[in-house]
Amino acid sequence: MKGISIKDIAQEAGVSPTTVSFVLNGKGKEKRISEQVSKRILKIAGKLKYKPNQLARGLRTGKTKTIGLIVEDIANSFFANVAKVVEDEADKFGYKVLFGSTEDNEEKAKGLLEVLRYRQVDGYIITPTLNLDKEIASLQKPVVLMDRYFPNIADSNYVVVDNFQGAYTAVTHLVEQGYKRIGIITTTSSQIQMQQRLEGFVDALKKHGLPAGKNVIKRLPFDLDRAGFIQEITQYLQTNKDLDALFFATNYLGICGIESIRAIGLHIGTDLGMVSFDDHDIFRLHSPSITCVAQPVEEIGRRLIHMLIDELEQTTEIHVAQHVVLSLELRKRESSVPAVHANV
Amino acid sequence: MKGISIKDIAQEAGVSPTTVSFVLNGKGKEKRISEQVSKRILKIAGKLKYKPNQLARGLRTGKTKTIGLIVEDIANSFFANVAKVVEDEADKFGYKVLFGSTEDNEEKAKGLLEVLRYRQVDGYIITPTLNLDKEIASLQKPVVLMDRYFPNIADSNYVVVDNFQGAYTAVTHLVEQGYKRIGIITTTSSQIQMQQRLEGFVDALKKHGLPAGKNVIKRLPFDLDRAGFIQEITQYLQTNKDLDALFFATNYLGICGIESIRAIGLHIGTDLGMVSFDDHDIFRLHSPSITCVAQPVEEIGRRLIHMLIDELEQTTEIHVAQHVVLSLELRKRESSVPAVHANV
DNA sequence: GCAAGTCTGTAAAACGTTTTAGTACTATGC
DNA sequence: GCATAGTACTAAAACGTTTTACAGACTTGC
Repeated sequence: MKGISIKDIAQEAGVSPTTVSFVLNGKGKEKRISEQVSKRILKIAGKLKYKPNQLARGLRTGKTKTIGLIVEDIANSFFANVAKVVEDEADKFGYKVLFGSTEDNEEKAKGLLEVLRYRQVDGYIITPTLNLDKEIASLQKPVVLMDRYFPNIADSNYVVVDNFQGAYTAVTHLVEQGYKRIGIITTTSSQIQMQQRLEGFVDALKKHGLPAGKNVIKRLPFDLDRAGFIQEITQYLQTNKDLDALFFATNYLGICGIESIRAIGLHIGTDLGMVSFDDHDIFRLHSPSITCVAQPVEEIGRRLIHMLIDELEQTTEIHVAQHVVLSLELRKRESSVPAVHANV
Repeated sequence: MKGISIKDIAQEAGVSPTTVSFVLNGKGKEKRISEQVSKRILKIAGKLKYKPNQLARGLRTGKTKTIGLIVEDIANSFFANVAKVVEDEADKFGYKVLFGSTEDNEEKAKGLLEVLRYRQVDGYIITPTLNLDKEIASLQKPVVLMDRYFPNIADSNYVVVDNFQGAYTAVTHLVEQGYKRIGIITTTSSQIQMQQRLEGFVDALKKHGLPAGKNVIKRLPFDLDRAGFIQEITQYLQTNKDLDALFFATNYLGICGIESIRAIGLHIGTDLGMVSFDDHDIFRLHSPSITCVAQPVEEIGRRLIHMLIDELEQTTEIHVAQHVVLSLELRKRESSVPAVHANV
């Protein structure tokens, strides 16, 4: 019932546990254990299918080979996809992943952080909520932020996308397609990534000499539920009938947008152009399909892990915060094709 | 830098570590530690923000308060949703979740199992791949299977859905809507859940006196990629033009089905009825929306955890395997509404 | 023949808990 | 005044590793 321990191997090989430990950790040469003994130990370990007890090892070394992944919502396709890549890559380095969803709720996030800390994870990948900066700063272990960061904290590592460029590209695309009165649906969240998307939207409009006043910007409380979003968007569309295209600042809003537009009876693309931030299976499959600026999910996941592992395994004391800002890719689809192409 | 340990508290309180441990574990009364000392210890622990080191505790007690969750693909919405519920519920009992995706690959699954085992997880929730029965049986810790099980192993716990009933309901619905020539798109997988769905399909057809021969059954190799599925389905449709409705055995196949049907230029519902096993955001949002038999994701997650915790915390030696088979819910949508309602 | 150096290995402490088996002291009964 | 019982606490072992400091046996050089 009990597992095989180093002692069992030591006994069978007729040596001390110390020797076994040295050999099994590849320090046989360094510690000058004879070739003969090393081979014997290795053979026995294999025969008994010895697996080191990670708890004991962790207790002694202070390393658990575990990382904590805190996302906003593991059931959301963006985060689920990132999580998958993260788990996969972490595995290659011998790390396992403990995860949790914050629902963008401060208290829940703090709770997760606390649990992960006293489980002694070696490092964290965090999608922060608002006001989480203090807690994160007090963590004492390497942290990499994702999706958003704290602009007032200089020395944090993060992997994010260029939200400004993404929004700018999306809106510019709408303009080039011939749309003239473009609105944005975003949230009231003050988080940096939402701010930047709004700035990109406004800048693109100004650049092209299009109206960018208050009434093309619709901010929705971010804690609404699905039905709430749909109702708000529907109402906004009905009171702003001059709009000929919309930019949605998240895929969640975009999905609600599809339903809202449908509810009103407009046809996406011809009646009302549409581009969403972030891709989703639905956008590809919807008819008409939905144009979007897509995040490089795979690369985000890979960069996150590599950055974290870098921090974890680095030996030097000097430390420079790493920032990675990835570009988004415009995926042109049918929702941004107006009825009459040449209505310049 | 180092964390606060029980010793620090002991020292500050002027008592032994043993006493501190007793009090902190709520055994103060039982071990007859005076009210006075107990309070002092609790106060100091609070002041120092003491958090027990889970590694040390786990090493001593053999319990890590961690469960291993092995799914087919965490990026798939069904599994992602279950994972979310599982994490949430586990948290309520003080457990954390380590996860991994098998991609339905035997070797990957075995690797995951091995890693989780030597990380000493207390129990497992597993979506098994083929031929994983031996490994699972040798686990020595409580296991609950999900989504599928091994019919030849009697004493395993599982939470699954009634695949037969789901398929039967779906097909019966199509029949009642007036469709006469109904086909199934499924995979060649010999896994139990796929078998049962096929049986439900065939039984429903026979019950209603409809043809259930070889040519209404299309089995696709389950290791095809997306494009492969679409090509196969398209081809099948083109060589079987007499079909007036299709039942898709998984949501993944259903999604590929939508694309295939669209590629051929048929209109879903009126030209070709459609019902899929398992819901998906896409089905709700697609136009026309897609009828499905939906799995009770929330309940699956909750049952899984509760069943596992039951096993973990039970004290008695007698053991009875628990089986839960949940029903699916038919969600009627537009894809199962034929052109002419009264063509009986 | 013996100090100094190499080889090959080991004893024991440490990581932070939990838990068993006590100890020392006081109160009680008779 | 002495056994018995209760009260309030503690010493030490144990979990399975890693790691530091050292030990014993040979070899070498002179």
